[in-house]
Amino acid sequence: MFSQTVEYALRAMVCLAVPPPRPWKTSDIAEKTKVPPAYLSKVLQELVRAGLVHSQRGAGGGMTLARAAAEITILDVVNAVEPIQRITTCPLDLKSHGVRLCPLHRRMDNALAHVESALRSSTLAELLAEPTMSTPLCEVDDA
Amino acid sequence: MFSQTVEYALRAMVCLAVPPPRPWKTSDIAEKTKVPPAYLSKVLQELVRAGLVHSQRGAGGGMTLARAAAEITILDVVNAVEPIQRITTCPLDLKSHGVRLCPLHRRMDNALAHVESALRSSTLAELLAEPTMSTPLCEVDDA
DNA sequence: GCTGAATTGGATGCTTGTATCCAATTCATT
DNA sequence: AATGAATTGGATACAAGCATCCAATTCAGC
Repeated sequence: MFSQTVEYALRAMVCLAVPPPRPWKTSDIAEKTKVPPAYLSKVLQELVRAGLVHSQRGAGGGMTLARAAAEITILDVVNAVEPIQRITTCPLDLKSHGVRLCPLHRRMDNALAHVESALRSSTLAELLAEPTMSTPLCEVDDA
Repeated sequence: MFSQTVEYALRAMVCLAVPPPRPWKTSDIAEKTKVPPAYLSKVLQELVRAGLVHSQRGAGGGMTLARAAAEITILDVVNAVEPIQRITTCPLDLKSHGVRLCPLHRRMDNALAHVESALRSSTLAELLAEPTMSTPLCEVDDA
């Protein structure tokens, strides 16, 4: 349902959301999130192009969030790498029912709408702030 | 979000749900649903293997629903060709939090749970019975 | 300005999803 | 039993997702 790339992107964003003294190096994020380093660099490039992440080249450079963690929702991240395609028009090119969806596609789109709203309701900041036994980021107990 | 194959499978199932005098031929379903005939035959094979469709070879043969349309949910069809993978355990292999999901994956799985329940709440029969201006099956006005 | 650190982009390879075609098989009908 | 109708399965092809590697670029700090 959600692609591997989406999973990687989310892990990376959560990782970036915990404020580091310096920008995160791609290799450090890869280690923390257990994402293949070479591939992660491609995913991060997508997030940069989407305007969610800021990158700084050169020594002392790395990756930082482009916006505050409280201003970035899970949906933002998902849409950056694999946009959720709502069904706005009949997938068959039937002119007979113009903008109205048939019962089948109305239900499919309804399911997509639920996903959107569920993913939009949480920001990165909330994920970290949430009180839980499990570690905030999906990581081991020690820093 | 939903693959092309899922879309094709759903169209085919809705088509099969409208009771024909004789079994549906694959080529007829393909025409009705505007699905590439050669590929549709592969999708139908999956639905047969999943136990949702019954196939009969030879003259006068074709495809029929294996169960009543009222006993087949949209979720059944989706799961037959592209099973919805719930997140039951942390995608990272972190032993530190065993069965408990971190806040991120709890939310992702929650979204998946919503999709499941939305797709489970409608049967093929309901799709056809629903009063609507659009034609029941996503098709043109005339039979 | 040099050097090392870090991202960027291109090239490549493997696997899966999408799609097509055809020979083989099965079965109703004659 | 012979014929034609229909599914089945195998082989093939192309695009996209996933993943890796390396040269090129950019920049901080000396």
